[in-house]
Amino acid sequence: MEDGVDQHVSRWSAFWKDEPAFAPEVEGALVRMKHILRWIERSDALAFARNDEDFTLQDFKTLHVLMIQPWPTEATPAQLAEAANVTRAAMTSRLDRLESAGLVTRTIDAADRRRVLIRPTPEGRQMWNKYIFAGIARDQAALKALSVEELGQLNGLLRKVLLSLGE
Amino acid sequence: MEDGVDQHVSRWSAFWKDEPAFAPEVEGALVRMKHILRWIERSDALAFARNDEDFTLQDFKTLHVLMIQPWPTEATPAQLAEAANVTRAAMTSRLDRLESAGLVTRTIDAADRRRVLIRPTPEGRQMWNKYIFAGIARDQAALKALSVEELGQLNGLLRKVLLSLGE
DNA sequence: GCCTGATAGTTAGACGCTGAATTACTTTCG
DNA sequence: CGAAAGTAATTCAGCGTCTAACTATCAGGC
Repeated sequence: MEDGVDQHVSRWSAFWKDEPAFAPEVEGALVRMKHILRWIERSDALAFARNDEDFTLQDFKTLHVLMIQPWPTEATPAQLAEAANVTRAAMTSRLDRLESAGLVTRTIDAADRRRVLIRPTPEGRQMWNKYIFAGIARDQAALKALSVEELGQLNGLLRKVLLSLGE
Repeated sequence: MEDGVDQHVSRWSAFWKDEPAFAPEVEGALVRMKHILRWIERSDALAFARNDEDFTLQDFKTLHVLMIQPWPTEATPAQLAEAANVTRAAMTSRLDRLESAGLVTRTIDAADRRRVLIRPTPEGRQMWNKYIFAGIARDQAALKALSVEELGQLNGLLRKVLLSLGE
């Protein structure tokens, strides 16, 4: 059984049939990953598009990277920026939103007064809980085609790749 | 051998040890895909950061989605927007850049005068050729840890997922 | 043959992100 | 100890993208 990426890749490798540098399997795998993540992104956006409160997908993502920090649940803006893959400048304004919504607090670190510690408020934890399960359900829906064994294989392969990138 | 995602996931599933809805293998796979694609994105950005001409990574991506269209190499702005995962409005301004740089042409479709056909100029094809090989090399570097056989397995699993999403 | 509704592309204004500069604090080392 | 270098967060200007109109064109029904 073929998917849309197969057609794309076979067309592309026909175009470059004399070009040994081209590896169809590499391009195929990467394009497929992009499509899967894009599908989830759209699914997430749809879920947050019609919620009555003023709580966006972006707000959730920011809160989420805070909530999944190692215990105790606190982090500096720089750590959150790295985890969310945005600059510190962007994280500053994201945190402004969450702070004024009463979902997180900013506290100056007594040990190093340059640093700011971000912590979720009870309201923040509650808000995260309200949305996280549906998000997990969407993630599982995306990969529902794979058995537990296949998920294990997939993680094995991806783990190998990540280790080689020396994160 | 463990990667950083293993720690993240095991911490997370300890937190939710009583929550059967949580599937660590699903979250692990998705987070790993995100990390791999993020690594490539950064690698690409770095490669385009220090090129003397006024040709950005974004310009390249736009040109790229045009070049990989089925023959003949032409497309409407809407098709390119879909392929590049941006809105049509964003594609309009991207194409403005490429057109004024002489890399693509806009032609009104005679059969349907609402439509505009985008085609690469010889200069556009040449520009694409100048950067595409290094891009492919970066993609291969990202997945260099996998053998040909493993790449086949990986594509098999991802294909299964994509087909279930009914692209 | 027109009116209605759909579709393609563009335009306008708001918003978020980036990169560079700024402020405040800490560490290093002569 | 005190100057210089380094680090953390924030602010600001510039710019790309998004949503929501708007214009032009096509297709269908009476």
